Parts: sequence; structure tokens; C-alpha cells
Amino acid sequence: MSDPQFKSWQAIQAEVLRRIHARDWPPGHTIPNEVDLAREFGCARATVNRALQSLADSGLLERRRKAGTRVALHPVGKATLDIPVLRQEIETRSMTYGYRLVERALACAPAALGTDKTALHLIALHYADDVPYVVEDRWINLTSVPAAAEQPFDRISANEWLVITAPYTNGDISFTAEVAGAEQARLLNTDTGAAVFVIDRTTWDHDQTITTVRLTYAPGYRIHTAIGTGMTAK
Amino acid sequence: MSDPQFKSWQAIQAEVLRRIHARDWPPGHTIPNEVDLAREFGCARATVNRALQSLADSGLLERRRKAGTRVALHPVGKATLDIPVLRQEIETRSMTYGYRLVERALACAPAALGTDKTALHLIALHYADDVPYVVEDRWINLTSVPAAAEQPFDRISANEWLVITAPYTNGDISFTAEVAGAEQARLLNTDTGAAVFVIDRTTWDHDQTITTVRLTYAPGYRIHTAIGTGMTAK
DNA sequence: TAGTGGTCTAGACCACCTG
DNA sequence: AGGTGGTCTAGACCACTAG
Repeated sequence: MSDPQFKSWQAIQAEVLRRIHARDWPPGHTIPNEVDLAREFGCARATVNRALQSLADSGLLERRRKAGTRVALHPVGKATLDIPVLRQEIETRSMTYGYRLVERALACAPAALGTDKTALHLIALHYADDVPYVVEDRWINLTSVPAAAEQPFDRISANEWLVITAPYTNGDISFTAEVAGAEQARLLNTDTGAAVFVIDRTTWDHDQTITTVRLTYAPGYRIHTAIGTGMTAK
Repeated sequence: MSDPQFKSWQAIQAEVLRRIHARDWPPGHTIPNEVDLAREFGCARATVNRALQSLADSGLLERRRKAGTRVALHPVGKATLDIPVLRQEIETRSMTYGYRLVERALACAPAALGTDKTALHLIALHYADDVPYVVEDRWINLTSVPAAAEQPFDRISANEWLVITAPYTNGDISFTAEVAGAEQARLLNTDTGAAVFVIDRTTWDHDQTITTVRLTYAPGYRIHTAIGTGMTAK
């Protein structure tokens, strides 16, 4: 039983994965408990726990106290997207980053900002190699970030300033496709009617809204990531 | 020093977060090592490790052996998207799921499939409450999944069949916005020229391609998720 | 209420990396 | 070369929950 070849949690994870793929443990099957697996693999229970927890995080296993650990019937794929600051995103692609403030005004906040007070409205353009890359349409809650009122945002984008100045505890992000409106098509230097990728994001510090922003990317933008069990391949 | 109130790794995580937000530990600062923190918090080093590792996973800390743990200069936001099977995605929204196979043919595989052999090409429609929800345009590598050749896919979608039959170790997914072509506009029962959300996904089993699929969602589709440090708020 | 996963401890060794 | 995080161990207690 005690097999000295499974010592690291990665090795155990790989073996469990193998058994799932080989249908030794088919979808829906309840696998042995941690104590038994630890005995079989000849390691501590904590090591088995680490391996199984990792697989549960990636959605392949479902674990419940007392009920045990089951192989997921419908493994929900999990994709982790990195949402870097725009400057970094562009510079990572070896392009020159540029920024231009288009509009800065105080106005009545939209509903999404969760405040009825006056808020700061910014519209800005981010460039990659002098080509419009994304339009940033942002509202900042001046109640939670009063310092923003003093900030011109003509050289440093709110995108960059906020991550350093106003940390958030919580956020909400969504992605969709839209037809470019006349104004945004003009800013992005593209045709009205082009399909644009849109990211809407709102962040809070505990229960107070900090900012809500709509990023409208130039046509052709593609967000990209890897999915998988963490096994390196290809 | 030894403070008995920080016993769980979540409590330690919260305290570390507080110090970061309060600028006790500003961006770029190297925080005390695990041994010192464990002594300060009056807990085991493993507990501190768990808390810091969790924060490193969410991108707020950068850890390196010997160099220590630093507060990230540009906290890269991480968003975890759940990519459920389409049937589930639709039924979760309390809508009735429907499926119709549009085309099934053997043809020369596209480059993305990474094989020059004949592959199975499927086009199918998924409905929510009898309204077209998404077009599935899929290629299946018959070398890695020979059983797919026998499968009619007229009642069960490849989307569903594959997750049960052909597990993957690795994948690649990307999101973009496109203008609906004539064929897809017809299938989605929408106007040509509408902006549609597109997901491209390719999966491998180790180094062998299993399938590549393009999901074209009906206009208005929005993918949505939460971001944050795991602290529950709002 | 009993079985299972979740977590903590105290100690140890190792792998990696910076200085 | 030495400090730091990464991991493993053996044991313990706790929290949740299915039966």
C-alpha cells in the first residue's frame, strides 16, 4: 500500500488526475477519504489535502465535510484572467504607451456609482504605438476618493493613479460586445458600426463605491488566457 | 508581540491587507519574513504561509525565496471566470435549454486543430427559452477522440459529450468582439452587422489536440464575475 | 451523532535565489 | 553562502453536515 513514490502534493495530484482520466474514478464517484489516501500513498494527510484542495479549486472535485470528495459531474472550466494596468498591458506587448485626457468634468453620478452626489467624470484615450487602443470612460466617487478632485489626470491616467491611491476590497467586472457609437468610433479612429470589446468594472472599498469604468477597446482586441489543471504541456 | 487574536489564516490575511491599505506597508515594501510574522501573530509559520500565499495568488504580494515578500507595485487584478457547460449556464438562469444540430461533416481540419488529417466539423445552435443563444462551431480531432466519429450529436451536444468523454489537461481560451457574418446572423436570428461576443477555445490532452471551438453569442450577451481579495463585502 | 474535510502546530528539511 | 519561502510530517482539535 504505502508507496514511497508519491511524496509531493503535485505527484499526488497527478496520480489522482490519472485515475479520473482513466475512469478508475468516473464522474460522480466518491473517492477514498484523506486518511485512506494518505495511507495508500505513504504520506501525511496534509499532503493529500493540499493535492485534493488544488483539484477542487480547479473545479474537478467537489468536497464536502462528512459527504466526502466526489469527482465533479460537469467540471466547470475556470479561466483566470489577468487584468493589468493599461500601460503595462501595452508595454508588455512591446508597444509604446500613450495617453490623452479627452474630458474632465464634475457631474451628477450615474446609478452604477451608488451615490447621488456630484462625481468626477473622465474620458481618456490610451494609445499603443500612437494608435488608439482603448477609450476609458470613468466615474470617480469623490466621497470615497476626495483626493481625485485635485488631480488633473492630464499626464497620469486615472487607471494608474487609482491602483496606487485607492485600493479596493471588492469589485465587479463584466465583458460584452457592442457596436461602436459615433463618439467612440471617432475617438478610436474607426468606423461607426464596428464591433468593439467592452469591459465594465466597478470597485468598492468595503461598502463604498470607489469608481466605475467602461473600457471600449479598438476593433480586433482579444483577451487571452490559459485554462487547465496546472499540468504543463505543449 | 504574541497576539492571540490572530489565529486563523483568514484573520492574518485581513490584518496584512489592512496594513497594506493603511500604507503601513506601501507598494514595493518588503514585509517581515514568515518567522517574524508568526512570532508577532503568535501562530505557527505554516499559518502565516497560508495567508501570504493566498494574497500572492490574488496578485497583491510578490514572493521570492531569499528575496522575501514584497507588496506588489502594480497589483494585477485577477478575475476568475467560470466557463460552465452551455446547458448549465442556461438552466442556471432559469431558462429552458434547447439544442439543434445544424451541420455535421468530415472535412480537412483547420490549422488550429494541429492535425492534417480529416476531422469532424460540427455546427450547432443552443437555445434559451427557444431563442437562439449561441452558435457552436466546432472541430474535433478524430485521432485523439475516435469515438466522436460514431456519435451523431443530434440530441446531445458535443459541448456536453466531450466534457464527459474526453478530459483535457490543458487549454487555451480567448474572447473578442466581432460583427456577425451573414450565416451566423441568420442562425442567431439577428441582423447582419450586429456586434457579437465570441469565445474561441482549444483544448489538449497533454500534447494532442482534442477540439477547437468558436462560440458566437447572440447580441447582448455579457459575461460577468467578481474580483477582489476574497473579503466579503457589499 | 459520527464521519469527513478544514485548519493549526511545532519542527524539520529542502530548493531557490540574492548578495 | 546564507536567508527565505516551499513543503512535508505526525498529531490534534474543530466545523460542518449527511444520515
